[in-house]
Amino acid sequence: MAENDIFRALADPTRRAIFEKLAAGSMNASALRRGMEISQPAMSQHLSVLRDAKLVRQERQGRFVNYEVDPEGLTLIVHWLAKYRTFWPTRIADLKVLLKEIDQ
Amino acid sequence: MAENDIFRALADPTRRAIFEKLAAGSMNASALRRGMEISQPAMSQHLSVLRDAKLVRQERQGRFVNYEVDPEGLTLIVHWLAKYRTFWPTRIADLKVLLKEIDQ
DNA sequence: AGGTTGAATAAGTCTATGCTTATGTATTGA
DNA sequence: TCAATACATAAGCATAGACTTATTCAACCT
Repeated sequence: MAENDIFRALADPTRRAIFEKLAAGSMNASALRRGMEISQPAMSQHLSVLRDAKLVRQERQGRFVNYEVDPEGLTLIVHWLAKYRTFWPTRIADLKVLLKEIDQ
Repeated sequence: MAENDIFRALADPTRRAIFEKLAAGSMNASALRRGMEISQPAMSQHLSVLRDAKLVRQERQGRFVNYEVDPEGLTLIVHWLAKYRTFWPTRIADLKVLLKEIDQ
């Protein structure tokens, strides 16, 4: 199930860190490892999980494989969240308010 | 970390099912079990994880403990998601569009 | 072709986690 | 006060998952 893949993927702090790094800018697997104390196979495995969850997507560029955020995964979360919007505090029930809040 | 608790809590399909059930209406632990083929201790443990993640909250009512959705957890996810809104497809970048979409 | 580099896969290990059974704790009511 | 009911906790087990080392695959370069 897609939901399952997504939440399981995000359940790991290392994977969230990888995702966050990619959100700041696409890069290849080696670049992602810099400053992260993680082995090459571990990174590869994490990227595989994120890819299955549609949180990232890849594109081979010669010897390198470039990774970037895949909007599809985020969309799935947005939809999951929207199901429960009746429980959102009124302060953020209108996302425009939230976005303004975040922008500051 | 709060984010960690939330995503780990939601990584389990049984817990998401429990959460969804509570979103449809508050109820006590026994009521939650109905139709769910889950032991009493397992339910209690799941509820404990959801509570730690601030996804549900409880209130003792005599012998029963009533559970309900805690908006705080959802708010945390909304904020997490908002960080990556630049990647949302333009179709749902404005939540008003999304909510209309979901309402139908 | 052969060596080098970037990345994926295989196989094994160790820990986290979701379950179980058993027991403990609260609250109610006879 | 004692039994029954609702729930929580303890302890143990079995599987999932995050790592490791070793190897393979793929693209580049000389």
